[in-house]
Amino acid sequence: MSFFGDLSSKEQNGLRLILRLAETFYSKKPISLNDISKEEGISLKYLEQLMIPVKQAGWIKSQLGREGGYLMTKNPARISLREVMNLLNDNPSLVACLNGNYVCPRQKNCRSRVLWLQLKKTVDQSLDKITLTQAFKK
Amino acid sequence: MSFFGDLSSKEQNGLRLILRLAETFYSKKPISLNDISKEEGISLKYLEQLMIPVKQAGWIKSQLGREGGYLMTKNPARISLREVMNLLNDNPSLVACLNGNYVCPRQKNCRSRVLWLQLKKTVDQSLDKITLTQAFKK
DNA sequence: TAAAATACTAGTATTTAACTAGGAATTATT
DNA sequence: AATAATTCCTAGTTAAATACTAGTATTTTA
Repeated sequence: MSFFGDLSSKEQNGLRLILRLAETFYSKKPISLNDISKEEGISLKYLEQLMIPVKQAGWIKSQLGREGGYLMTKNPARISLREVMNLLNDNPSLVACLNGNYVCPRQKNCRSRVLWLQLKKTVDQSLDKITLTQAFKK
Repeated sequence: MSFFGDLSSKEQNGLRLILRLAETFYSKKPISLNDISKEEGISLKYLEQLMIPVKQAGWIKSQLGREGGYLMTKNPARISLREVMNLLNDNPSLVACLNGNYVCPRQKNCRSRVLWLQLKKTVDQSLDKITLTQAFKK
């Protein structure tokens, strides 16, 4: 995983899935993964995998059994692209030295780190401004 | 490669290499990969690989033979982090549908694409603002 | 002529991502 | 009560990309 290449399939399909779930917040009609699978052309088994972190985020309510499915309970206007990406990538730190746990020996005077810090800051700010609702405006 | 995970080794070491080369713009003293290898703890052979795109970018002049090395000829103040990342990742398009060559069947009414477009725009703007000189300010 | 460098072309090994498989538990419909 | 449609859980497998190494030729200075 890296920062400026192409998006991974997980990120692309993950957002697709989450956007489809976001519709249920407005419609109040739950949707099953089977239906999403048909609509979006992604295999059911793979969708199940993608759902794991989404469920953990607590943004949705699930209904077991026949006629079951998922319903988004969090307002998409309050879900930013930053949250989505962090979720799908399991809270990455960009580079290890920006994470509290690890201290790099060259950290005191590291030119790269100066740039990574600025990068993370500005990109995070950009991402915070983009929310899921913006996908629903015509 | 993806957009919001951790940076790849190529991106991290590539920037490290480029920043070391940037020093030669100010000092006017060429540096060999062997020296960078020792300074930064990256194998010579790997540095040679990382150099390939950097050479292609035309930012440096190379001096063959003994006492040879590389000298950056482009002002680091005019090299943005966007250019560096695009270089190291071979001009990625973020998602295929943002590239002119490919047309996705769902493109007409694709909610994901709306967000990717906004994302690319704002992130690119952020990156353009960060230049290599910023790593040299105390 | 020897040493120190870049240049070029391959190859391998490791890791990560992408995806599949099977079955258990739950619940509405018939 | 039986069936079908669903989520849930734990693995396993395949494919692709990344990370890195190897060998050798060429150039140039001391």
